[in-house]
Amino acid sequence: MLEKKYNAQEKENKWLEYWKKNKIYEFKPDERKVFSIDTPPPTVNGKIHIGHIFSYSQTEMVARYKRLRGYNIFYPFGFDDNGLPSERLVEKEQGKKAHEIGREEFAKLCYKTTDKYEEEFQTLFSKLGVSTDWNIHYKTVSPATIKISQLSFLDLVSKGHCYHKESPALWCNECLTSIAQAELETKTIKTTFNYINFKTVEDGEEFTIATTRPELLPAIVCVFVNPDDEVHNHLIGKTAHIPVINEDVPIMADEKVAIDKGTGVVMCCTFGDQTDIEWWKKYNLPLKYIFTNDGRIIDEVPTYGGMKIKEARKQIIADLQNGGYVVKIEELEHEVQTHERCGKEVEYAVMKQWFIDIINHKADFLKIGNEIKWHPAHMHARYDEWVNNIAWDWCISRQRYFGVPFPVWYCQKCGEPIFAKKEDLPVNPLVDKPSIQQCPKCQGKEFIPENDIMDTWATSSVTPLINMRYGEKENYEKILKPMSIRTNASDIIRTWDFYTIVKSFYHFGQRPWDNIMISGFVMANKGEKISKSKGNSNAEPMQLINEYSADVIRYWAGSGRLGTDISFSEETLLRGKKLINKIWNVSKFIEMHLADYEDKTFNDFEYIDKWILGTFQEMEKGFIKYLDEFEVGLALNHLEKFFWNFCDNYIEIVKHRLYRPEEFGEIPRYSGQKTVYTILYKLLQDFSIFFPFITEEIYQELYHDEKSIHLTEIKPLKLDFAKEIENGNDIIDIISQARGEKSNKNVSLKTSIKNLTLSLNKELKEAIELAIKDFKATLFIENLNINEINDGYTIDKIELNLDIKEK
RNA sequence: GGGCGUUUAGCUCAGUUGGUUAGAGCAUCUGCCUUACAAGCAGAGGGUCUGCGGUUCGAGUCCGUAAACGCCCACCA
Repeated sequence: MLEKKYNAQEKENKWLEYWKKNKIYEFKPDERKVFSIDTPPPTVNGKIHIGHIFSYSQTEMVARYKRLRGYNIFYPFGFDDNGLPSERLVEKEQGKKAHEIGREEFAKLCYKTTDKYEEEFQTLFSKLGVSTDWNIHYKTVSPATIKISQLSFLDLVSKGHCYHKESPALWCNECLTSIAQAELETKTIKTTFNYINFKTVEDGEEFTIATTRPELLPAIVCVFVNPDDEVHNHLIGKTAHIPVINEDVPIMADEKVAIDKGTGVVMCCTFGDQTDIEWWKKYNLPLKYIFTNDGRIIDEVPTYGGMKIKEARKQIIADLQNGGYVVKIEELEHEVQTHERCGKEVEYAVMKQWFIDIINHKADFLKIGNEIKWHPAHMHARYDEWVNNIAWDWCISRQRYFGVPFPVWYCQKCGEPIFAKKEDLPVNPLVDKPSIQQCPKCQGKEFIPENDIMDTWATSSVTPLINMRYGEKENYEKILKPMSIRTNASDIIRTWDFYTIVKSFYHFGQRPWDNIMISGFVMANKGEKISKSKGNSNAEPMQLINEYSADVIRYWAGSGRLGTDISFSEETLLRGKKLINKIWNVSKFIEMHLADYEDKTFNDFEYIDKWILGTFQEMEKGFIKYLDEFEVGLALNHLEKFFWNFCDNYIEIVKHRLYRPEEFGEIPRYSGQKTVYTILYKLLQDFSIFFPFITEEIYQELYHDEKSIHLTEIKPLKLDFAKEIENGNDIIDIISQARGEKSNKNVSLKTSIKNLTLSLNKELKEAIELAIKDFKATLFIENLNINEINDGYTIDKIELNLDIKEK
């Protein structure tokens, strides 16, 4: 028997245990088709916020839907614990920088810290009812993952897509590492635009250059003006004298200079920004790099050597002012590129880095993008836009400690890279030795290990390979190439999605997944993204689960359309709470009337029963259509609408028949029983996608034909009740109007109707006559008169029996 | 500056391929303790579907255009 009140906290824990014990979500290859999900391994860097709950729940619902459609679900869970995010977390918790702690000790702390958070993550996601198979979970720093990541690297090297080169790379002098274009975040900052007077060496003519970065004056290698700039083009070919620094550089022409920006005269440094780098390459300019890796001016620069970048900026401005070279200083707000992990402005550094060639294969990546079905479709445009605008090859080396090491040593004598053998992986070049004794190029016998580690994304981008156990004898390559679906939020299309496509293309020449499902964001306030750094979310997932139950949280998470931002709403939670309560109550009611029920073949359904069965069938069609597009929110909305109709209209009609067989007959009662039995079963299945706990509780109590409702299969009805649906809806409308009359008279719905006169078209008249007992009982009708008309229907007369009102 | 999205009731959102009087929840108001449910039930009020123009017998829905808001990118000399 279902209890009077549903105790969510108690039941949810009970079913969690049960699912775990009975391995309900275990993945085992069998004859069924596999539906595989490439879920984002969350970055283990602190707390899970409501945004995680939102997007992971949506993926989870897709898994449950496909399971109910008979697929064998491959649904692993990963933790992204390697790389910079983990390092920063540890640095924050320890209050010390990595280099102060020491490489080995620091790595230990990273493992310890990420383990701790992973446990918390796992507990929370479990409590939420995530139907993942925890046996196939992975971590991005485990030996198995490191091996695959290194294997991927070696494969790309052997195919010529990965190269080691001294080249300018984006550099973060807070994190002391190079970074990739995708890790940039634009930020608006306040700075000054400084107008500085220069002179030509030849004739002492003054001209002005406006710059936001006067500290780069010692790095100037030349000055550019646009050849079409009538005011300045006579300067071309002359020599500019740099004030304060006292050096001379050539004045050159380039069309890229914007005549109307600043003064129209530009100083070119190596490296101030991307244009500088372009010019450096185009005109083969000398290299004059003046920053140290930790953000100071190099000692070789007179006066300013050793100063921090910002200090030097101040000092140079002061010196320029003293010399009378400053024309004016404007306050300026502009956008700068910052490192998304720390928020500090990025610089450029020149050193040997490992790059993956992406510039030369844009067309291939676009082609793969076209082969994948995007949900919602418009997210595809974001991907294409990103690919089209890529300006740099993907720099995958990071000058950090905690991550996947490169399986590489260098010959001390000639610098030739020596790669590890595939069968020796995973290797740590700092500890392990290369398998060869001497350099194949110069016969040198001493080797230097690669100190750098790989970018986090270099590993995250191989999650499909991790899932398929790439390189292992026993693997899932056959069933996971490609995987069925990738799911993530829109912010990492340019990183995770793109890089995964890059890797998949280079390794296998094919798409990594058939589908990609992009979720939106949870907004804290209107137009404000929830983020850990802002701390603007007061919705604590664990607290919410305890207060409302996982099913209710899932109701909120499952609302809304794919790719659309939603805001956290207490109101939606309340609505979910009411819905779940209703499911419980109607199940109790149905259980009550099924005490003597035996399921057997039966075709003699009452008219109203045909109506609701047909209506359900139609609803489920739409429900399935939405879910096949992965629109879980719209599917739920659709289902919910039917469910309230079922409760408020159908149950109100059928209850009389169920309660009083002596009045209605045993067969009509059985018809009602069979109908509620059938529909509740199907409703529970459909709802189980969203509410795995309460549906399991009711299913186990009432049906129990499988070990779990989550192992049942949705089998759509195949009835032909189109007429009954149409006329049934009209009957409901008439009932509703009659109830309205009672409401308007401020009387109870139990008030009987002394006389009701209806005018109905022929078809509807016949329908009501077939459902006459139900119809009369529902409205408490004493006398009913029906006239036949050609079209439509009207209530001609309704006379309430008000005598029994008082009591 | 480029790409994409959003704009529907006081609030939060649905509205399949263009087709009767545009829907739901919350809020407001009026009633009803009806043998599952008062965490409920039955009703009522509330909308020039962001503006303008077009296609069509017919537009919330299609096309063009403008605005506001949001996301991503670029510019950053």
